[in-house]
Amino acid sequence: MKPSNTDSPKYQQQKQAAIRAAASVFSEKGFHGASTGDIAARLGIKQGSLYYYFDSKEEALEEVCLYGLQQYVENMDVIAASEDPFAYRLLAVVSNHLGSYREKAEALKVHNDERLYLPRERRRRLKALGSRYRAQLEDIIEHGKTEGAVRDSVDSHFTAQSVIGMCNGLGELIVRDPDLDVFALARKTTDLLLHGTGPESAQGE
Amino acid sequence: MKPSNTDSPKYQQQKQAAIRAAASVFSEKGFHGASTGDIAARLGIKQGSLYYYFDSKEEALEEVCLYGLQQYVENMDVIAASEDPFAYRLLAVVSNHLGSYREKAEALKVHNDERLYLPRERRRRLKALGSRYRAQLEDIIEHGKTEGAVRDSVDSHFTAQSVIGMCNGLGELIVRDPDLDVFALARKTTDLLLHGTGPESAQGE
DNA sequence: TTATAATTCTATAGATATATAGAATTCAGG
DNA sequence: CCTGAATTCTATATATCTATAGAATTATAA
Repeated sequence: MKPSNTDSPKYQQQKQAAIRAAASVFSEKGFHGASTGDIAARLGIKQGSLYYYFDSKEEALEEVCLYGLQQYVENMDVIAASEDPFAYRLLAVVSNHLGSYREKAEALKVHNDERLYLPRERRRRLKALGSRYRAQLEDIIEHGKTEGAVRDSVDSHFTAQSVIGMCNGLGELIVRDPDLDVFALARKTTDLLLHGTGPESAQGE
Repeated sequence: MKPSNTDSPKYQQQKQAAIRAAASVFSEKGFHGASTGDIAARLGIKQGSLYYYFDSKEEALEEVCLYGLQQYVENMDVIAASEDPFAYRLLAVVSNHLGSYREKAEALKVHNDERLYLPRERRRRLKALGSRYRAQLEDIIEHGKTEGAVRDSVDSHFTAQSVIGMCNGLGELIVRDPDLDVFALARKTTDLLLHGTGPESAQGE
C-alpha cells in the first residue's frame, strides 16, 4: 500500500532512516551492486516494504545524493556571500568540503561515484547544485584577484576544479582514519593551495 | 570450449580488444551495471563467446584495471629513478597522470571507481601497484626537501594524496574536452602546486 | 474496546544475468 | 581440398532482482 500522509513526523523520520540505510549500502556496494533487499535489511524491514518509502531504487539514489549535497551547497552559499578576505574564504570552502566527508561520507561518495547512473531527468537537479557550487567557487577565486590575493594569471575554472579534486582525494584519507583532525587538514590544504610546496614565501609556522 | 594456446598472437590481439571493450562498457555503466552481453556486443561477438577470453566477469574487471595502471606506474618508476630537480619531476608526474587520462581514460576511470568491487585476492595486485606509486611520489617530495625546493613543513603523505586527487579531478576536464591541451594543463597544475594561487612569488609568465 | 489508518509482510510475475556444455563454423597448413 | 585446431554460436540451468498486489499486523484515537 502506498502511504497517504507522507508529512507525518513518524513517516519522515523512517524515511530519513531509509535514506541513510541506502547511502550506507550504495556506498559499500555501488548502486547496481546493491539490492533493495540489502537496503531493507539494513533498515530492519523486508524488501517489499521499502517501496513504502521509495517509488523505485532510482528515486532512492536521487534522495541519497540530495541528502549528501544539500548542506554542503548551502554552506557554500553562505561563504560566497560573505565579504571575508580570500584566504579565509578558501579555508572555509575547504573546511566545508572536508567536513562534509566526516559527516556524510557515505552520501557524498554515492553522489560522486553513482550519480551518473541516474536517468537524465533525475540528474538535472543534482547537476544544478553542482554547477552552482562550482560557479561560486570560481567567483571567489575571481574576487581574490581583485583583492590582489590571487595572481591574475590564475585560471579560475581550472583552479576550482583542482580544489574540488584535491578535496575529494583527501576525502579518502578522512574516511580511512576516523581520528584525523579535519580542520588541521583543511589548514594544510589551504596553505598548499595558497603558497604551494615551494619555500619562496615560507610563512613562519 | 576453453582456449588451449593462449600465447598465439591472434588470441592475444583479440583478448586486448576484449579488455578495451570491457573498459569502455564498465566506464559507462559501472561494473555491476554492465552485463557480459554488453561487453560482447561491443566486441561484435555473442555473450557466451566472451568466456573464451575471461573466466569470469570479475577477471575482466581485474584485467581492465591492470591495463589502465601498468604504463602509468611504470612511467612513475622512471621519473622516481631520475635525478632531475624537483620541479621537473613534479611536472613529469603530473604530465604522466593527466596524459594517462587522455590515452586510457576509460580503464583508469574503471580502476578508480570500480576496483573496490573486486574480491580481496584480486585487489591485492592492484593495491600493490597503487601503493608503489604513492610511495614513490612521497619519496620525490621528501627528496625535494633535501634539495631545498620544498619547505620542510610540507607533509609528504598529505601532499602526495593531494596531488593524486587534484589530477584525478582534472581528469574529468580532460575527458569532457577532447581538444584540451594536456601538457599545458600539466604546466598550470605544476605551477599551482609549486607556487600556489598567491602573488608572493609571481614568476614572470 | 473498536474502528480506522498506517505500516510491514508474504508471495509472485516478469525480467535479466552469469557461466557452462556442446554444436557449428571458421581458419591455417599441408 | 582436407583435416585438425581455434574460435564463435546456440541453448540453457540457475540465480537474482525489481516492483506490485493484497493480506496481515500494528499503531492511533474516539
